[in-house]
Amino acid sequence: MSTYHHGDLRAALLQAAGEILEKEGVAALSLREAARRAGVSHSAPYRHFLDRDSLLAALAVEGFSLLQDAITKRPEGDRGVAYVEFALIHPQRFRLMFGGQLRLGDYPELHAAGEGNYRNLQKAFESLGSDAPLAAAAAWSLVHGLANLILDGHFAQAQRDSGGAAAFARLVLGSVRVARAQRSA
Amino acid sequence: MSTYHHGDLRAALLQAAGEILEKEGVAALSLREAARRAGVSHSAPYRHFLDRDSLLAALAVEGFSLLQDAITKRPEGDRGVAYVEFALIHPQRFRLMFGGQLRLGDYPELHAAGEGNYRNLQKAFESLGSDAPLAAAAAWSLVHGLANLILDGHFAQAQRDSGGAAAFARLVLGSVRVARAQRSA
DNA sequence: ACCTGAACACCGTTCAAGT
DNA sequence: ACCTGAACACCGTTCAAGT
Repeated sequence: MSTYHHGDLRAALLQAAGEILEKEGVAALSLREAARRAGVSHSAPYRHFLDRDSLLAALAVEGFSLLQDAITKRPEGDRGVAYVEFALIHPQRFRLMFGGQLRLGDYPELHAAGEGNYRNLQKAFESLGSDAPLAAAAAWSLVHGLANLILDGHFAQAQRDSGGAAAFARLVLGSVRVARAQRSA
Repeated sequence: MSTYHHGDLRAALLQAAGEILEKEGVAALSLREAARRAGVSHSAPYRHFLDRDSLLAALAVEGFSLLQDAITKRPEGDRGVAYVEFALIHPQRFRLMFGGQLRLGDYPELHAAGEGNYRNLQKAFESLGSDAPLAAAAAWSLVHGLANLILDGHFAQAQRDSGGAAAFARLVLGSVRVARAQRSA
């Protein structure tokens, strides 16, 4: 139990930061607090991250990987709800990934993670009727907007009427699928 | 040009804060900077706002009013793109309104503004084929997600191919409208 | 009633210095 | 190579005091 971090301080900081993020939100996530939890001085993190935003970017990259797993392990018909459920389970992480605090272009790894995510979603939503890239963009937009508006609380009443956020999401996405089925019938 | 703010300090602070928000983003928007621009001491704002988040909430309320105007002054068929265009013109304001930093329930005026906005959008998107509240929720989700993903830069390449963000939005929303038209035909 | 100024407890970031 | 501690320039927020 030496207080020495032989090269794993970066990982320790990421884990501490991840816990702060998920439990208390980005606002409460300071480099100094992460350092404190990792048992290290407040300036030590600068050996491993350029600045606070770089730490946040690393957490967002993790998030894209988590999202990808959550989506692809589901059968095709459930992937729309899976996207929304990911946002409901990891609201703070989801907001960090898509909240605009981090510009993709500023962080090469984040940029790559974002593009990988897009490619993955295009495949995942193929069954949603994507005869064209535009349809994939529309499908992503639909689930993404739904997730965000639910997190914001804009559908609070409708959610109660539907028996929960996930159930409401299923209804909304189901209504679109029905419309599409009617069209192709 | 007396330095005395006869009751309009609240308005002066809101205006200064609005400028900081739109030009430099939420992160740069401190109470102290707003006070500085209003020519007042750093503790004066506390006479008019409970805390920093209350100032942000007031700016978000303004935003919902701006959004409502931007939408309703357009013909029905353009309201989807109008929503996206609002986000493109006021990205920082839009993120403040929907970025989850402010919980609707914590600010009665913000809560009311959010509900008013929902009602307004339900009317605005009626022509989009809303046979049910679910369809209105889906329409809002679609334009909202599209706006957010464009702001995040996730569609950067597709936008370039389409000749700009607004043009891309038109294409995506148009593709959905086509699908709907085919169904009812 | 409204504003000021000092004060406190936090930050992010830098940098010389230690091992 | 990696970490510490002092230092600096910011914050949000509170509170006694001024007008």
